[in-house]
Amino acid sequence: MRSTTGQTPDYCAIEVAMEVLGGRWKLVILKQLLGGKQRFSELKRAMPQITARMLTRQLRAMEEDGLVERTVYREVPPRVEYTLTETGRGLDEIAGMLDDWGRWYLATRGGSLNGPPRMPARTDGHPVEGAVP
Amino acid sequence: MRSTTGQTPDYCAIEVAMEVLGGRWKLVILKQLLGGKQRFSELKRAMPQITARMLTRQLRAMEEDGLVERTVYREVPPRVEYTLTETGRGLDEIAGMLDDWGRWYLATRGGSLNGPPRMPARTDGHPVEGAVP
DNA sequence: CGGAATCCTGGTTGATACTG
DNA sequence: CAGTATCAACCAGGATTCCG
Repeated sequence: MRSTTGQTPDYCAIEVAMEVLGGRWKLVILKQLLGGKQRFSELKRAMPQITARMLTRQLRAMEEDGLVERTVYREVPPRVEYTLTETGRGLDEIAGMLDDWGRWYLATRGGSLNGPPRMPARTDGHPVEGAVP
Repeated sequence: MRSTTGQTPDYCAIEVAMEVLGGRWKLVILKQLLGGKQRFSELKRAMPQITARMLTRQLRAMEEDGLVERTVYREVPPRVEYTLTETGRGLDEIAGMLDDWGRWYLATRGGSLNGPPRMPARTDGHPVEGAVP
């Protein structure tokens, strides 16, 4: 296991942030929860792409990381609500900036990442620049 | 199949940002490059943990995503320099915030992520709240 | 020097079915 | 409703070796 935790002198705090916030869903869930307390099914409905399994796992991880709080109501139809903790809410600004940046990026770059619709010849797009000074 | 790319109406821009910036290295590399133009070996030396393969891959991905620019000098000992593009430099603030947050998070949470020192009973920590309205 | 090619692993994600 | 269990696929990431 990779430290990121330990006293290795070679990590940078961004790695820590990415370990807590990284992955495909964490920040999306967080953004959802910025809208206020929500229950499992609401979150699920808000993010159709995520599977129940992943949603559970991410929420658990975020809970362990102190980002969300989980409240279980023992009712006949079970109810579980999720809220952001102070720590979680503190990510408001960062989430917002990433969201803005993502939107801006999409707009600038024409809505296509480097995924499936990969531009053919681009690897050697700008081949050689200049000679040595 | 994961879109994030397509015209699915259900993604949020954060996903885009995470797809471009996510992973373990991208932002670390970016942060390194914020210090100015550097060549491959310099980057490698600055991040001893990364393998040459990963560094190459990440740099290529970032290049394709328009974050870094790659300049090849055809010298006898080959030289390749990497710089941030405008787009890349535009991430300065976000990288800084994530870095700050990571540092703060480490400090607050005692320098340990969710790894080893896991709180035992917390799943049902506050077991039952109230009844249904 | 700055990679590319190849092989490999295990952690993460997903689909599906079942349960309290 | 809010999960859990199980199986399977995928891919980030790494080790090693070779190349211009």
